[in-house]
Amino acid sequence: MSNLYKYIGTPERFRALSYKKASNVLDDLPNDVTEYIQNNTLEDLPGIGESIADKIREYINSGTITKYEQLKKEIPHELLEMMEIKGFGPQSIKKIHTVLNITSKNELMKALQSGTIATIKGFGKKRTEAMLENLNLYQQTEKRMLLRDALAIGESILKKLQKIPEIKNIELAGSLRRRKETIGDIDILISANNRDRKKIIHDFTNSDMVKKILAKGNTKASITLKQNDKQVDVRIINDLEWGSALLYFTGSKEHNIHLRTVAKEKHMKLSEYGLFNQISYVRIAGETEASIYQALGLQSIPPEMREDKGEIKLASEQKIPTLISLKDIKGDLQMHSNWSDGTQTIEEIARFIKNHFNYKYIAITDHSQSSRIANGLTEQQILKQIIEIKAINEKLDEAFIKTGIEVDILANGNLDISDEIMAQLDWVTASIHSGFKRDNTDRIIKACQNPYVSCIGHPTGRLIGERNPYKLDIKSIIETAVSTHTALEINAQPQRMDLKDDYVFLAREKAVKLVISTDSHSIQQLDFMTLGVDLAKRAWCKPSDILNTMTWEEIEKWLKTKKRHLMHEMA
DNA sequence: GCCGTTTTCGGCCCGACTGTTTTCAGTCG
Repeated sequence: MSNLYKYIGTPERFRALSYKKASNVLDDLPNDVTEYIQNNTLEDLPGIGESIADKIREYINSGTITKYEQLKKEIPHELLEMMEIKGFGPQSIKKIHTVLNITSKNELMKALQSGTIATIKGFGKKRTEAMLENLNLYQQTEKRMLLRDALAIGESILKKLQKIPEIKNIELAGSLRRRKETIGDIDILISANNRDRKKIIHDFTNSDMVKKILAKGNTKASITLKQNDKQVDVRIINDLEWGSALLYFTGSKEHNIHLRTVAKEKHMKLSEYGLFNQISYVRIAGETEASIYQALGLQSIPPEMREDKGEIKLASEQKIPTLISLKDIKGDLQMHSNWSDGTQTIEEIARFIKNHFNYKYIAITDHSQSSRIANGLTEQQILKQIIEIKAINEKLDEAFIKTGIEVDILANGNLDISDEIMAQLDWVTASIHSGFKRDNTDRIIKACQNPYVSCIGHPTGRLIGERNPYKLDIKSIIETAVSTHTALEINAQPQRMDLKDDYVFLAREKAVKLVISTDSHSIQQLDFMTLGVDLAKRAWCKPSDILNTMTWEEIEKWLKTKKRHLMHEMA
């Protein structure tokens, strides 16, 4: 409906804005919208007032919205889907529709190619050529990069550009700096003297990584990369603007808009060039991000939190938490050895970690028997592995390695390993590796109720860009995790990132204990921990929200509470 | 259509670029 109103244009542009905002809020809703209807709390949601609430209720009850159906009749809604494409704005589409009476995508494409559209007043040759190019680009570059890949690419580009001597300051910005789970394009901010800008742009656009130069001016340039066709945008500014520019180019868009509203209320004006007095235009702040937040009466907000999900209010109350960081992590509680589908021996893994990480403990969690492809362990093998780990620990002269398993949750919710065996292990992660097509809420709840299950592994089972999460009532899972003292995993494998940030956010609010683990299958993957920590930051997690920031003694205590609690209940 | 530690009416982020204008609308980030 927002798009339909955008099409109508000026008289309805604020209505369009309202619908867009409400749509964003609905998109991020933790619970099913019907719950808010039942509790009569729909109108309490930000951006949803009486009118939109009525329409939501109408849609839930009848499956349609009268107003929407009415609008659709007057407006070529098939064309409005093209508004996602660069150069296809609502007013352009409107003009094409009213002048040429075009109503479908196919007609529009034909008219573009034949040059008919270039005959409309306001549409020259250059513009229609750009539209065609953007259309092709849109069709081939829909896929986004995984955070891990984008970070690697971004950092290698930084390394290259840092060799340009005229660059004073350089940093990755955009969604990459906010550590979103997937990244569309890579934004880089540079500060330099005005006279050096041209040379920097020249060096950047002529470097060997460039496949195509999309735009090239005095302060900005865009290219596509040889290695994956992805876009890289570079902006150059001066030192005085560094903070305001970094703030602006880091986003999110919603966070920026909200900040600018705050500035306006305080009779200031915020742009990428700085924070100014609205009347005198005197510069108030801009050199650092912190100076701007401070001048707005706000606490500094970490990039990972900048999604306009309430962080600005929190900052105004000076309640931004100290987020978890990599150095808080005391151990990694899911990894695989060559006993199942991992690459290295247990001893190799343990020695590598002791040399390269500051961990106090690790858990070896090979697969259980029903994971045949992953060479899962039988109960006999698990007992043998316990003996081997004991021996290695003696060699290392400390109880560094904890015994564990990633036990399969079977189709009926039972576990693949008997309670007697699990009782002998230090740490049990239970995961689903089959039956992805059905609702798996019941299986996970049943697993949580087992006193020996410490944690649910990759709870939603998704593989980003490859496999959707299975159906799950996340709210029930979170409730069960709380009531049964079961931890939920933040699996830091780049294509998993499971639980995702929104769900971690919900779990944290309900005080679920979370475990960040790498699920490493080789020692090279142990570094994924940083991705998991970044995800936890996006969910506003403090160290105390994360179980593996605790000492092993504290974790043991926590595990015992669960056993005592559930045994008592069963008795 | 939504919202309110200046407001229940009158606002709704800010600036750059592009293509096409002859002073600006539309689009983008």
